[in-house]
Parts: sequence; structure tokens; C-alpha cells
Amino acid sequence: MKELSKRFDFINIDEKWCKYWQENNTFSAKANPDKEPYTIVIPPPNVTGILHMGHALNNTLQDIIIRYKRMKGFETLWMPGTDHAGIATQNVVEKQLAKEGKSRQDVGRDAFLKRLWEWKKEYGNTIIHQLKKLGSSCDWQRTRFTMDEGYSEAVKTVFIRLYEKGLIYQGERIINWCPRCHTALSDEEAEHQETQGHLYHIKYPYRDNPKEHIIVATTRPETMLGDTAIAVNPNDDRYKALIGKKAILPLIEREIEIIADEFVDTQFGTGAVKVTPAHDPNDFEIGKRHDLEFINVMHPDGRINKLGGKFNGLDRFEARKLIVQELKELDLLVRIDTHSHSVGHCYRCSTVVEPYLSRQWFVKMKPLAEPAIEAVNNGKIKFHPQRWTKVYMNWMENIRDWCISRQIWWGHRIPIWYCQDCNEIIASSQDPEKCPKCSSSKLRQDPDVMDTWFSSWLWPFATLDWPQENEDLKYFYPTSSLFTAPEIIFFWVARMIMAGIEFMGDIPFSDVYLHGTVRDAKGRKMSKSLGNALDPLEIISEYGADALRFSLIMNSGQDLFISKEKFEIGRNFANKIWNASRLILMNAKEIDPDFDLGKTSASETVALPTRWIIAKYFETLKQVGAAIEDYKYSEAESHIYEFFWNNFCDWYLEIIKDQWQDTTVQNVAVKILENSLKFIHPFMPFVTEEIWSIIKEGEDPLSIQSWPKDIENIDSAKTLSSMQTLIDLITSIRNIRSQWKIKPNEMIKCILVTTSEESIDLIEINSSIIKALAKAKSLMISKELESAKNNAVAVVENIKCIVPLGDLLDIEQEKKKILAQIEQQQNASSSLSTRLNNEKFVNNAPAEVIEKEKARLETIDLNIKELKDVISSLE
RNA sequence: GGGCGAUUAGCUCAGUUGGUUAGAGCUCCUGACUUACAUUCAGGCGGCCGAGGGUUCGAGUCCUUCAUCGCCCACCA
Repeated sequence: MKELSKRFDFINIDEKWCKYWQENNTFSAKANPDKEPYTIVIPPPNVTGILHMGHALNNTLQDIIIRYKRMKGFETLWMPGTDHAGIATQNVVEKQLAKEGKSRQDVGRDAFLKRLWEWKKEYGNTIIHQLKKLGSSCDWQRTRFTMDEGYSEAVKTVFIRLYEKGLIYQGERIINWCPRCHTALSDEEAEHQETQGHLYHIKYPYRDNPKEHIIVATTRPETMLGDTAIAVNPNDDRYKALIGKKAILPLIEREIEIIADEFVDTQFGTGAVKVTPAHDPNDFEIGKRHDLEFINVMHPDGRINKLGGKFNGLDRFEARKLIVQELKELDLLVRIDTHSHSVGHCYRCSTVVEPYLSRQWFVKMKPLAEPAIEAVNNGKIKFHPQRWTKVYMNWMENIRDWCISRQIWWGHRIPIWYCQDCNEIIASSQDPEKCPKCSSSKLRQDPDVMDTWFSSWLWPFATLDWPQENEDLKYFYPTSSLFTAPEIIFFWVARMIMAGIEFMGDIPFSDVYLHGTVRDAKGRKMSKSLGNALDPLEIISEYGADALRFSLIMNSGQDLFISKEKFEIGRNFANKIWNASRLILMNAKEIDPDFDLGKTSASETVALPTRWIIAKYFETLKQVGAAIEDYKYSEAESHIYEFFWNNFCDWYLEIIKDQWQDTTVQNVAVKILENSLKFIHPFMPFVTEEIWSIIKEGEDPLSIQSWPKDIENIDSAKTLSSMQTLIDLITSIRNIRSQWKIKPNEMIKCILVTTSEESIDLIEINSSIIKALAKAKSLMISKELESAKNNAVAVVENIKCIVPLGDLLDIEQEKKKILAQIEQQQNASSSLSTRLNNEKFVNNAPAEVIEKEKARLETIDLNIKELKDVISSLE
């Protein structure tokens, strides 16, 4: 067997295996009738994306389960890909153009799109490369993009089907408009932030009595240019008499009516509201109810248009300033209150969103939502942790129609054409040549593209070439589980469920795992603008990909609070694995490839520590498997960490340190190492793959090895408890040694207080034994407790306490300590016996609890007796 | 305003259906250069389990009220 290098060189090892897995297509998946499929689709990162901690966490989780299932014998497909991310991507290229002093309109749609595709070709794979560095075991040959040709086919097909079903309609609405991106945003895309603004109180004079006025309050004075009414609550006594009266809109001098509407809150502001139906969603509703005029005073870029009179051409915020100033001069401004309210911001560029009247395409969601609610209600789809079910339900039950048109160029174009001659609307998945009604060839395609999510919601089946039918689609759909962040339950998860049921007739996945948000140590979201983002790639180069993965998962209960030091735990653990392997490889020379751990553990002739570590190993194997199946990854890691480090390295490898000549010991160490590598592999693929390749030179890579076999009913209770006794014994001896700073070469005397008749033995422990103890656990070299009899210490299985004597011991102080202990134990004893004499307890508590309590009482009483003996012996 | 979650050691978190003396890791402190590993080893300190009330033989765990924090949704003229 080869040896391991002294240093764990993760940089080269990461790179080596990353390359190997790709060149050999280790993770390619095919429909295979002999195996059960296990499929995951990646939440497609934005094509503009660069790897951040959220991706790292998300993909590590997926990789753990997919590697685990692969080793468990499933035909695993992890489908990778990227999302075309409409606005984000368009932004990137628009920025490029801006540097050249051009806008997208300057270059024109076709040329602009061409540049976008060029950009995509050049830079669009960045995130994919980064995901590979993480160790993600995707089937990379299948990498898909939401604007692939076939994928576009799926998007169009879906649009047409919904259109023909009557679920797609066009309508005028106040939508969230980003004046910078020039596009509509869905409600989910408008991020509301609490903002310190102002509430302006403005006088609107009455037409018939210009000296009197009604005062309205507004946060956006510039919208007054489009006011077409003033509304008051019909039950508001202050204003009842005014209903139906006319007022004059200042600055514009338009005559507007005072109307009554229940919507108005009498408590807020002045109780009178200016109504701007074209610029506010509520006013829009009021406008419809009262049949008001809709006056749009703004250009799509946020500048005031010619309906704004002399403010024509000014930016909305510029106009606000001027309007306020002018009102002041006219003595129409009563006062300005500071007012905190939440303002929508574009989720892409953070520009303040403008509620804007425009014509958009919508999908009716209710009919799609119903079966999707049912699928979760009847348990076909499960959320982990379960509490997210409520969040999903809450949204689905109050679902609103989905605005799917976007006024940008990068995306799937809406497959709708308008006939210039007869105004017919044509929906078609093929580009139509003439109007089916009037045969005119003057057709114009709708300029808008679809919301990016309108393609992502098809991801689980469109990536498998739907609407084409093929073997892969049949075999791998529905997928198994989905891993994503809770933020996109509405955007994506819910919509995928609806699409899956609607178009495939089956749910898209059965389990949804929602992981936490990665935050910095102070609990803030990691973001570039805050400058608190930790770059996963930096961590990879500094600590290794395995360290990144292991540490992230270790912290992944709920939200993760991450700082750089947290990655040390993973780095240290990888290093530990490396060094333990190195030690074993240096010493194990006679290896039997068919060595059977199960049989060895059952053999009484095998030394206790060996039987113990085997039992621990099987216990851990079970725990790790169960935890993964149960989506409890950090728990799985704790079991691994505890076993490998605290049991295997700290105890077993120490115990066998001078027994390497024993072939059983060699084989056990190697076998346990090999199998541990297997169950560590999903968490830390690189270091385990490397060590495996050295131990098992010439064999298949670890990634496609099978998961270790479990054995049923290993009876290890006795082994575990004997070993525990031994560990306790050694630990207490060690403690005493360190407590009184006894040096190994000193002769000391100890009293061993035992439960045997001799009760108190004065035993001399010579320096060689102390030295042995100091060498950590060497007592256990002896195969059995009995055979260690001559060693004087291990003779006594029931040692309760050990008290050293001699010059080093302050007897008075020791006595005090023991007396305190006695008191404590006596208290425990009396409260316990009260409890055991309580009828209700005896009648109600389960038998085993009572037994335990009785045993505990006995032990305590025994302890008291022994402590008293110690006291008397000291005197 | 509606919903969800959290509160356990200085910090970050575990803690099964209520059942021994509430556990880890990090930090801090004390020791050890023991040839796989100082990215190490052996120890120690540190807890009225957010507050009050209730159910129970028994509550970190169940119920209730309150407090503080976080997240999501809606509204905010």
C-alpha cells in the first residue's frame, strides 16, 4: 500500500478529483429499468450569478443526498442548469452598452439580443464551473438553460395551452413598475422597505368658494397631477355635507368631485384622500367603482408627461420638489409631517417602484392552485421542516393572478400576434404567416417577454425535454426531492407544483427541503452591498472544499450565522481524517480483503476495545443513514464527527498504538477506516476519494462504491458498558494524576476503595504503570479486564473513587471535599426516597422508571457508605 | 393588522412520545512538544432552560398570559 503524504494538500486534491469526475462522466445518468431512479433538479442559479454562500449550502445539501442515494444503489440524476434571469442579465449587457454611450433602443432589439447571447456564451458558465469546484455530482452533460431551444418549446406550449383553456388574459392594472428597468414587477419582485418619508397636507379649494378648502394628505405629491377626485368616508360627519361638491385641483386647475367611498379611513391623515386612479392601486379600485377618469401623468421612465402641464419632462422626484415648493408659495401647503411607510423597491436594481397603469398579461391562478393545495393536503408532497406547509397553504389559499408579461427584451417572447388589419389576436406556438381571419400578412408580435418564473416553473420536466415524450422523462419524472430557500416558496416551489400537476398530470417532487438563510455573525443577510459577504471560493482556496461543505452543514439547523472561523472545524476534521489514515497506512501491512467486521465483533477472543470500536462503528453507520433519510444533515455530521474523532482516533487508535503486530487489529483499523470513508464521502467527497484511491488502488472511485452493509442485531450492550467502565476508570486515574500534578516518575500510593471485602487496599503503583497511563489508555492493551489483574489498577471493576496519599495530599482539604460530597449525596438520597414512597408516583410512573430510580437510590446510598469509609480511613 | 418561528453555558446550537444528576462545539483557564495530526492531546470553569401562572407523582419538553428578538404576508392617502 502506498503511503499518504505528510501534509493534506487539499488544493491539488480538490482539483484532481474535480477534473477526474468530469472527464470520466462519473455522474452521468441513464434510464435503467433495473434500478430505482432518484432525481433532483438543481434550483437553476442565474446565468449572471457568481457562487455565494447560499448556493454553497444549497448545493452541498443536494450533493449529500444524491451521493448517498447513488451509493445506496439508486440510478441518480442530478440535473444541472442555469436560469436566463431576464432583468438581471439584460442589466449586465445594458451596462456594457452604457459604457459605450448607447442604450438598448439605440442598437435595436435584434442586435441587442445578439449581444446578450454572446455574453451568455462567454460568461454564462461561470457559476457552473464554480458549482463543480464544490464537488457537486451533477450529470454535467445534461446542463440545461431556460432559453435552450427545446426549453422554449415547452414555454410556448404551456402558454398556448393555458391561453386556449382561457386561463390567460390581458388586462389593465396598476402594476409595480420599475422606471429604470422599464418593466413590470410582480408583487413578489417589489421589495418593500420601511422608509422615512413625508406626509404632505395640501389644501384643495372648493370651486364654489375658493377661499375655503378641503385638506388632503399624500406621500407622493407629484401624483396630484393625475387626481380625478377626492374621497371621504360616507360616515365621516366632518365631510358628509361636502359629498358631491366640486373642488379645484391646484396647479392643474382641474375641477374634481368629492366622492364617498368606504375605503377611506377616517382616522388616517385628514380623512380626505386625493384619488389618482392611474397611479395607485387603491385609487384604481375607487376609480373603477366611481367611473372616474384615469389620467396617466408619467412616462414609463418616471418622468412627468405632457398631461402634467408645466411639469412636463421632469423626473418624478424632481417634480415632487418643485410641486411642494410651488404649493408653499401659493399658501396651499398646510404642513409636512415625517411619515414612515414601506416603499416598494425593484428587487433587481433597488429603484423605487412606481405604481403604474398598464396593460399586461395575466394567468388566472385559482384553478391551478386547487389541485396543488390538494397535493400537499393529502401528503403527496411534504415540506421539511413541516412548518413551511402552513406558509405554502396561506399563500395558495389567497392566491392572486400572476402578471407574466415583462417589458424587456431578454426572455421568452409572448407568442401572441396582432393582425394590423382586423385586430384579431393570434396565439400560436409557430410564427404565423397570415391572419386566420382576414388572411392579412400584416402581423405584429407582442413586444413583451414573459416573467422569468414562467419558464422556471417548468424546470422539473422541461429539462427532460417535455413536451417531447421520451424514456428519460418517463423514468426520471416525477423527481424525488427539491432543496431550496424558503424565500422562493411562492416564486418557484408553489408554481412548479401547479405546473407539474397541470401539464404532466403528476406532482413534480415528493419532498421539499427548505434550508436556512446564510447570515453573517451578526445575523444580517450576506450581501455584497453590506460588504459582509464571505466568498465561498475564497474559503475553498483557504480551507478546502470539504471544509466549506462540512462546516456549512454543521451549522445548518435553521438560519446559519457564519464567520470565517467557523470553517476551521471542517478544515481540522479533514486534516484529522487524513492523518488517521496516514497512521493506519503506515502500520497496516497484512490486509485481508475479505475481512469481516461483523464476525470479529462477535468473537469473544477478540480484545474488548476492538469489539467496542466495531460496535460503535455499526451504531454510527445506522445513525448516519437514518439522519440523512430524515433530512437531518447536521445531526448526521455530528455522529460522524463524534465517532471518527472521539471514538476511533482518540481512543481506539491510541489503545492499539503498540499492537500493530496483531493482524486482527490491522484489519479492523483498515476496514473501519474504509467504511468510514464511505459514510463520510457524501459530506466530504474530496478527501475521502483521495484516501480511498490510495488504499484501494485500481478500484472504482469511492463515489460509485456502494454504501457499507449494516448488520442486524449486533449485541453490543455488554461490550459497550464494559468499555465504558474501563474508560471511566482510566479517566479518573488521569484526572487525579493531573489534579495533584503527579509526575510519571514519582512513586505514589493510592487507596483504592472497592466494594470487595478487602474494602480498602493499599496499593503501590509504580512508575511504569503511571507512565503507561500517561501514554493514554495503555491499560487497555490487555485483552480483558481479568488478564490485567497483575496490573493492580484494572483489577477492580467496581472502583468508585481513588484517593492518593502521601506528601502531595492535603488531608484536611480532602476531608472537606468528601464531606461536601456526602452532604450532596444525602440530599439526593432523601429526596429520592420521598419520591419513591409517594403513592402516586409508584402508581403512575412506568415500571422501568421506578426501577431506574430505585437503582439510583441504591447507588447513592452505596456512595455515601463508601465516602464515609474513605473519611474514616483518612483518620 | 394577519401568520410563523425563536428565547437553554460568555458565543453558536442539540435536547425524541413529559421520566435518572440538562448535552456538544467554540471562547476562557490549567496541564502536555506522548514520532499520524499543535489544524494536536489530557483536563477544568461555566446553566433558576426569557418571566409569571397552570396541568402532572414528575415540566427545558404540554397549556396559558406576558416580554424581547427574528422572518413572511397584507396595508400604509
